[in-house]
Amino acid sequence: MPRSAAPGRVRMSDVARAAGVSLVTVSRAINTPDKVAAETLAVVRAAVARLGYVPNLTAGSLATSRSRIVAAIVPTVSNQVFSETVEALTRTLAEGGYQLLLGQSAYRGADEEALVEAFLGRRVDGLVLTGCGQGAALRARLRRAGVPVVQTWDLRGAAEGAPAAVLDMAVGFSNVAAGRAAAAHLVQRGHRAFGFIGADEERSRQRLEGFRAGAAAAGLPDVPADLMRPPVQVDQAALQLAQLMARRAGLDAVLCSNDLLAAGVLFECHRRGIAVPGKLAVMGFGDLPIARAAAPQLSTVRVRRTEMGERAGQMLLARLAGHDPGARRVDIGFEVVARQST
Amino acid sequence: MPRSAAPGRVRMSDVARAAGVSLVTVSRAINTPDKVAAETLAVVRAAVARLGYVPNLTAGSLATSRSRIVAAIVPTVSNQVFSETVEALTRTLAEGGYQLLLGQSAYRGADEEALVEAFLGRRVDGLVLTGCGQGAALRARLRRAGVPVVQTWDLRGAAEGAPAAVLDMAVGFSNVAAGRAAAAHLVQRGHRAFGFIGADEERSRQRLEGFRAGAAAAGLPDVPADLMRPPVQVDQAALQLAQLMARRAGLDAVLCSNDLLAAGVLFECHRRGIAVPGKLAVMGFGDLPIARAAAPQLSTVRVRRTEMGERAGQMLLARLAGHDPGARRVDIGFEVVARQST
DNA sequence: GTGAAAGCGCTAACAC
DNA sequence: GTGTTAGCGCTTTCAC
Repeated sequence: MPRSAAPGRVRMSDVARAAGVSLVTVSRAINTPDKVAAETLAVVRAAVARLGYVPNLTAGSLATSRSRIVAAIVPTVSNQVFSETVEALTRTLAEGGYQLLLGQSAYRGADEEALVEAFLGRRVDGLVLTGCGQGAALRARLRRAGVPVVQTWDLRGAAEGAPAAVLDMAVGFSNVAAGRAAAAHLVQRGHRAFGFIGADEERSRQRLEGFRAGAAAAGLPDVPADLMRPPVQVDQAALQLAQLMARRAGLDAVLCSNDLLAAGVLFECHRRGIAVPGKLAVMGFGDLPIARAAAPQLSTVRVRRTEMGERAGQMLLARLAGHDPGARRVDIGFEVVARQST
Repeated sequence: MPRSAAPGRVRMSDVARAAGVSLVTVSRAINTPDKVAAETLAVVRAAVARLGYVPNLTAGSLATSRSRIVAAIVPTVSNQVFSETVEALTRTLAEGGYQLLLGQSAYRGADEEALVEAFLGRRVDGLVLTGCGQGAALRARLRRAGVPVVQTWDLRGAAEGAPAAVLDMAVGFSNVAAGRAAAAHLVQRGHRAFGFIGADEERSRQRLEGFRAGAAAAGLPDVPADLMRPPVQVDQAALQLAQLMARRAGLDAVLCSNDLLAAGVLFECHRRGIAVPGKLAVMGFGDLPIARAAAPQLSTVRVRRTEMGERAGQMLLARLAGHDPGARRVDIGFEVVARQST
């Protein structure tokens, strides 16, 4: 004999008894009210209100095998870059009646796999992944689970040349192309001696790769960079700048892999009396609000973080509703924003 | 006859059959391995691995009426101030085997109530609330549900004078006292004409209240402030500063209700050639990494956001494990950090 | 140490 | 429109 129910918890059968109808009728009154007579509906609703009944969604999930929960895994939500995407995703899903289970990988593949496993155990209806999906085992696992998956913030692996690599759906942009565009912008503004400040993390590395390619294309081969171990904090910017200047005499432009870091570099320049952009150009990445608030205003690469979260949510909602989500691979692009700091 | 199980989904009974044991034994092998013979355990584990079995936690939750899910509601996760608390909370809960369901109230009480209702329907094992819990209906609802609740970021309602107001547990600090301390710091540094920049939101208002009280105590009665409608972005700082300076001739100190805003003010001062702190003192709130990266380094009020998330998580975990969570009301305090900007 | 039986609270089929 | 029946996949007594 199982343990007794939680004290005071009212069940659907209690409502049924109170309303003088059967349990199914209550279920229908709640889920498909138009299939219930208006009068019955009123009686049931009154009983629900009177007893303070709250449907047990866990039981519903078990019966329907749909949890109405989507899980998202990001490296860390304390990085504004991801938190805005999560914000938009959570909001979009909530509007569609879904809730978000949050997981943080701390940039570690193993943590991510463990989280995926735990989320699959919860029978989440969908998954949003940022910063992984590269491990073959994980990919196979996800495919086997048959759960809709959206990858964000990265289109690598979803490149035209490698269609097999797109797990299921993806919304993002090419970090490599963005890095290259940043280099082109700096070249066009007349800078010649580049440096890069960023974290030692996949997307940052890709930006550096593109940045170097862009520099090389302009005949500027060496671009020093000391990637920092994530998570990176703004206050590491000063040190990084110093190292870069030591390594590269005549450094005249720095690309930071996010705007906050760039703001830190800007402050450091004020402190050391380095004219920006006169003596050193500083370019950010992301176009966070701080970019236009900075002095001088930061040139940067705009990434539509919020749109990324919304699109990811919409693709998932469409798929879960049985609709066609449209394209499975959405390149939301990026945009070089030329302001004062370059 | 109900629908067939999801294709390919392997159930516990499948594992049992494959291992040649009963279903209960598999359950025990997974949940209480020490109650199973070593040999049996090995056989079961092999079967689990071979079939790629993942326990269905939804079914487990229904049977045990414990979901191992905790829900958190914050105004928005895209505010770094909250995202760090959420980061720590998620991490702490994950270490204890719990997962976090995230909700965003967008600073709206109605949204918050709706979320609470939805989360209670999911039979979450605990709730972490930030920025509400003030509505009587909501409080009654939560009390009736009998779910452990931790309020964060605010100890109001948990004040010594009003013990009834502390819903269940709380970890935070007094925003009023913090505002007063900021005023005291500015007074002590010799500033006399204060202004305040912040959002029109409960905690910000409390800081302003304390700030004004502190100013008044020093004989500085008027402290202009134009609270902005949340969510507030850094790039609104410049405009706010201009308005403040227009309203208050001789303004010589500004308290911003977060560091990012203060960084925006700092940049604006650079832009307009206002010497900081010579001409204008700028004080932040929070002690985000940007505070020490800024030039001049920002004086601020340090709030241990990460610790707040960890403590909230620990209190919940302790309670859920049936242990004594210790104090139900934890004041983690704050600390005025005097740096260069004041 | 292992198994059989009885639910957890709900929804999906199928009658009536 | 409404009710009856049979599960969803697991955990928990209680025997053996």
